[in-house]
Amino acid sequence: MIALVDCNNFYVSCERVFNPKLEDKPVGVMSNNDGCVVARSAEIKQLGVEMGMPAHQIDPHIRRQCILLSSNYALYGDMSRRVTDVLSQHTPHVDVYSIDESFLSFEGFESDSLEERCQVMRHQVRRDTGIPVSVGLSTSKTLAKIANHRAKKEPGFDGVAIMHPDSDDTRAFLEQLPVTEIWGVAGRSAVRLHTLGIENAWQLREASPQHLRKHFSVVMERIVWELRGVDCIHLDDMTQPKKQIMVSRSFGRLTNNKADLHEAIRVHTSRAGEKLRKQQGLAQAIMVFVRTNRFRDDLPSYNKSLVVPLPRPSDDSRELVRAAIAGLERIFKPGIMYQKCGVMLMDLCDHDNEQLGLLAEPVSDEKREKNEKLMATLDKLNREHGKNTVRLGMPRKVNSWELRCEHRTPRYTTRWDELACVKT
DNA sequence: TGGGCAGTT
DNA sequence: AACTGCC
Repeated sequence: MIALVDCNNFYVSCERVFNPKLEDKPVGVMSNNDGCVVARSAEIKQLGVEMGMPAHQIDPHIRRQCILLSSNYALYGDMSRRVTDVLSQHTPHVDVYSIDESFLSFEGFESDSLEERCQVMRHQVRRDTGIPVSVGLSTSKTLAKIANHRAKKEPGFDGVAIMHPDSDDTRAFLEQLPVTEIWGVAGRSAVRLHTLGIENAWQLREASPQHLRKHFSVVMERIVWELRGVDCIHLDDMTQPKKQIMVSRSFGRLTNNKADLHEAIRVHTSRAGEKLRKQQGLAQAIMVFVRTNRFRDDLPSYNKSLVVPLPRPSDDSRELVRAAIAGLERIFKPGIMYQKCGVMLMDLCDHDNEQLGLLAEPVSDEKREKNEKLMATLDKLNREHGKNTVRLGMPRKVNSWELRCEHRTPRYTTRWDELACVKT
C-alpha cells in the first residue's frame, strides 16, 4: 500500500503555527513577488478567492476582509522538513514529492491496521509540528492522490481515506470524477480526451493503454495503469541530479536599467552555481534570457534567450557569471521595460567524469583545489548566514530590482533574530 | 498575473 | 531558440 500525505493549506498552516490570531480568519499566502494567491485557508476559499488568482484581481471589498501574506519559504521549508521527520518514524520508505506532499510505502505492513496506523501518524504530525495533514491510501500513487482528495473533502473519513482499486465504491467515485481531477491530466489533455469520448476517470481507466499511448504518450499510458491500481510512476528520479538548473525571478517593478539586469543575472547565476555544486555537477553551457511582461500590450514586447557555451565544464560561479554576462551583453536591448530575467545551466555532467573539450585548457590541480575551496567557503557562508551574505562582484546601494514581499512574516525557525516572542 | 522543470517543434 | 505542459 502507498500513502500520500498532504499538508492541509500548507503555507497558511505554517503561518498559523506561529501566529494563532490567524486561526478562523480568511488568510492567503501569495507567490513570489506578491503575485498570485497560492495558499488559502478554508475561510478565504469561502469568500471566493480562487487558487492562483492574481492578488490585485481580488475584489477590493473582499480583499479588505482578507489577510494576505508574502511567502516565507525559509519558514515553509523548515516546517516541511519537520513534517518529513515525523513521517520517517512510521516507515523507512518516504519519497518527498513536494514541499507539502510525501509518498510513503507501507509494503510489507499488516494491511488491516493501516488506516489506524495512519491516524496515529496524522495525530503525531499535528502534535509535533502543528501542521494538519490528510492521508490517502491505495495501491498506486494516482489512486492515493485521489483518496487523499476524498480524505480532505469528505468529513466522514476523518482525514484518512483508503481506496481499494477494485471496489464498487471506487468505481462509483471514479465514474463521477472529471478527468481534470486526475494527477497529470490538465486542460489540454482533457480537451483531447474529450474528442476520444473520455470524460471521467472510470472511462480513462477502462480505455486501452496502448491506444492512449498512441494518442498521447507513455505518461498517459501510465495514468491508465495507475487508475487500475498498478503502481508504475516511480519517483526515485526526484533525487536524481537535475539535467538542467534554472534560476529566474521577476523584478519588483519593470526596469530598463542595464545595471539592474547585470546585478540580477550575477545573483541568479551565483545561485545556480550553488545548486550545481550541491548536486556535484558541472555545466557545459549557460543560457541567459530576458523578458518583458506579456500582459502589458501597451509596451513593446521583447523575449530573447541565448546559449553561451563554456570554455570548459565548470561549477565555478565566477566562470559561470562571466559567460552569463557576455550573453546578456549580446541580447540586452536598450529602451525596453524588462519584467524578468534568468539563467539556465545546461548540458550538465557529473563532477567525476568530466571530459575536457579538445580545445579546453586543463587546470592545474593546485589551482583547481583553490577554486573549489573558495566556492565551498562561499556556499557555507551563504548557507549559515543567509542567502547573499557573500556575493560576487560589487554590491549596489539600492537593489531597485529586488522582489516585492511586503507582508512577509518572520523566519521564526531558521533565524535567531526572528524567533517568536511569547511575552515581552 | 510565480518558478522550475521536462519535453517537442 | 521558441513554445507547450505540468505542478
